[in-house]
Amino acid sequence: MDPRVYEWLARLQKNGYRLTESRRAVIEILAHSERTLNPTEVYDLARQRYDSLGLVTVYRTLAKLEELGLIQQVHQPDGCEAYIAAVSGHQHLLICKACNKVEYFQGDKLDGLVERVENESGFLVQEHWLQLFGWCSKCQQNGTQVSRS
Amino acid sequence: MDPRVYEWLARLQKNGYRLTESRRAVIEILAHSERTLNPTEVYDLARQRYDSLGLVTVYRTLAKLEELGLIQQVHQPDGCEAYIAAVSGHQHLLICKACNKVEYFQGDKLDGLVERVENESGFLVQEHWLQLFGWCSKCQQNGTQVSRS
DNA sequence: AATGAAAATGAAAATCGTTTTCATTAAGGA
DNA sequence: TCCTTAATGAAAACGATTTTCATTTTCATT
Repeated sequence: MDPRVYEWLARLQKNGYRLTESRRAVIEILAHSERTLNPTEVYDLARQRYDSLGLVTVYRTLAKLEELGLIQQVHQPDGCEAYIAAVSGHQHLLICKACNKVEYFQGDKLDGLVERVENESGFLVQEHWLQLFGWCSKCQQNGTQVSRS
Repeated sequence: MDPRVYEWLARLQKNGYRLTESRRAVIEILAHSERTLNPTEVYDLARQRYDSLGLVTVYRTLAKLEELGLIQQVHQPDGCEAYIAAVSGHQHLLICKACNKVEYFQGDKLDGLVERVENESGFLVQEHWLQLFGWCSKCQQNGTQVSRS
């Protein structure tokens, strides 16, 4: 089993939450997924493993996993309800517009820019978002231009 | 009257849409606003000028203005349903977390970064989002920490 | 100015995603 | 194994957005 699944289950337990079949099913989907998944997609996929899972429980589990910092919400031009496994450290997202595959990257040097904008605007900047959108190598080959269901 | 209001009305007309009191009211609010407004906020403000305006018409007008590129949706950590007047050229957003005031800025040099990420990932990058979040000078003074209603 | 066709409107109803309620089930410490 | 309490799923409620539809308004044509 993906060690990440163990890790997440342990984190749940450590925080006083119980381990249940529903949560296991949701975690196995999210911990493995390379692409963003919205609540309905998680529900459909997780139900293949545990068919009495309810959509309500998916919502509740997503909230807990996000609270624990194990997953994060992903904002995209066509919707902001999808999630992906989080990584540690400040990283940025690269997202495929066809299949919603996500890769993280780091290495922006925005300090100078932020300082300049702060001076020019009088704002105090607290955080920033940097996201790249495009097509992953597989979707470039396929010529796919699929959009989220 | 704000010349921008004229401009937007002209753009509507040029595209075969009719000029109506409802649209005028919505446009006057959005063309003037320095901060992001969600549909309900637009509705409340525009009704002060034209009180028989319906919320449905606000939604329909927002869709048209966005289609014409006159306004753009703004994605924020706490919601993605707000709009702000668009500007021409590729600009980035600086947003106040307290009052939702928006300023545009430009001048990121991401070309090198994008190229590096493309090489490392095999992605073909098409667009990017760069947004800064913080507090505008007024809200810093007030010590306000208001959130969207 | 008057006319008429078509677009636009607002109210009500429908829809969709998400949250709450609640009776039942299941986890896990005793 | 028992018992407390968290967690669950089904149904109902909810809020935001969209659709439907009869009526009103715009505006090109007279």
